[in-house]
Amino acid sequence: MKSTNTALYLQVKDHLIEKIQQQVWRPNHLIPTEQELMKLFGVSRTTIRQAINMLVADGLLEKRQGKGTVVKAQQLVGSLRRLKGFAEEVMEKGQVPHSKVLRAEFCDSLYLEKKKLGLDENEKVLVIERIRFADDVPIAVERSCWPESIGQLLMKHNLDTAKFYSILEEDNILLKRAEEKISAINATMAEADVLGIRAGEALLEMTRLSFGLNDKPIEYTKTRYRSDQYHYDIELRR
Amino acid sequence: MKSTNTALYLQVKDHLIEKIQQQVWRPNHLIPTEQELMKLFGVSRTTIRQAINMLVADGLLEKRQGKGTVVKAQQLVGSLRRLKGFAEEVMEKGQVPHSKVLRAEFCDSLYLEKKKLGLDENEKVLVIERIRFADDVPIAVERSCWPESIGQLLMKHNLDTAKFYSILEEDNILLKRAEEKISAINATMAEADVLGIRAGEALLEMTRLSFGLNDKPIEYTKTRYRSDQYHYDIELRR
DNA sequence: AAGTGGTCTAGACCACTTG
DNA sequence: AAGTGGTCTAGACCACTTG
Repeated sequence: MKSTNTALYLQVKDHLIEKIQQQVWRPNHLIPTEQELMKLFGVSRTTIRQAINMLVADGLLEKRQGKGTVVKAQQLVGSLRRLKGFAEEVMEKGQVPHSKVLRAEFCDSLYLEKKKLGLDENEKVLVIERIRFADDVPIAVERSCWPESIGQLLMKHNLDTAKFYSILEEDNILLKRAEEKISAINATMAEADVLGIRAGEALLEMTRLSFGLNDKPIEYTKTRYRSDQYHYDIELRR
Repeated sequence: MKSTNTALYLQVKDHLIEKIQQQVWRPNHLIPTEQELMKLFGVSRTTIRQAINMLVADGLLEKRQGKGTVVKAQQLVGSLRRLKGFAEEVMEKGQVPHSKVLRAEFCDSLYLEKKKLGLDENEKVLVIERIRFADDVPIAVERSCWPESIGQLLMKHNLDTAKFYSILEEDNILLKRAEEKISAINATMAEADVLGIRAGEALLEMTRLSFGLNDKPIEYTKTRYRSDQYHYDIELRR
């Protein structure tokens, strides 16, 4: 082991992180056993376990008694529900997302939406209305509003397949947080029509206002989900 | 130490929790040293430390090198939605909560609920059905299920005015976390009746499974809220 | 039966806070 | 100098998974 004044288990931990991040040890695969790691690093089992346990707590590794320790596929943000888009959510479940655009235009009106986005009355917003599918099943209708500058970026892409948050990230517009309001509402005739349900069915309505790293609003989106196809999971702490 | 098949460090952990909850060891004060705890429980230092480290992770204790280990004062959960009951929520808005009990009995059936609570088939659950009011406006119908032991505690109180979580806290049963599922559903005729709305109106349905400090289930509750009177706010991070 | 991680012990030395 | 928690070792046996 290195001869520094850093604790051994921290050095081991850093080595393990490196292997995981460089995918030398692949997701869902076993990492070397504790015995092997002891020899590899020349430290005691306690030290190896201390390092591994920290990575388990961080969600990078998962231990399975009798089998071994595996690299965890995706690391979620602790107890918090992660801020992600519809397409990401669908793909994580192993389904294929796509969209059908009903409307996409820059708009002068929509005063409430402009106010939420912190825009002046004379500025424009991009409004995009889409039906969202998972494996060709209609799940939700969504109306998202964006400041004009961001809207220009989005309109360069195919809105049927675009993952908006990924596009923004590529342009270094990073989401920091979002405020959500969740409610329930009866489906209108039009909504029932596109979602393939009966008018009046209860929909789960999610209204999201997202903020960038500079704390400026980025997106104001209202999504209405079929309650037979979608629910919202969350973990609360004392 | 007890001669059970439970791991020693878990037994120690439960003992420590008890001392903290009963305030034998007071907030911001030192608990006994590792040496003293070793003698007290008759176990090795490793075992003591394992128990303490879990409580540090849970935020109950805080270690200070060279000084000792102190009981942490209760901390608030900043941006996170706090785990709280209906009555607490209503009072925070400056309104007066009360309830009307529709049903309260120990029950042999309810197999799904027993399973969620980690109970055997031959055990009983307390099921409580209530209409929940804020300033005399009916807001929600709620059905909560509790293990029999906890149920005995609750039944000593007036269920129309009781704040369940406060009762549990007084008896040193502290909530650690909860899993919630949020969905939407159409009101049945019976629900519409007691809530003063029309049948078929969209309700917000919240299903909560709460866990105590020992990670054992405490409560399985399904609540259906009027969507014109209640919504759910949450903050997400990327 | 062999191998994995889970639990537990006894002992050592170190880094930090306090009298 | 004495006491605290922090790090680390070597060794043992157990519970679980797999051939």
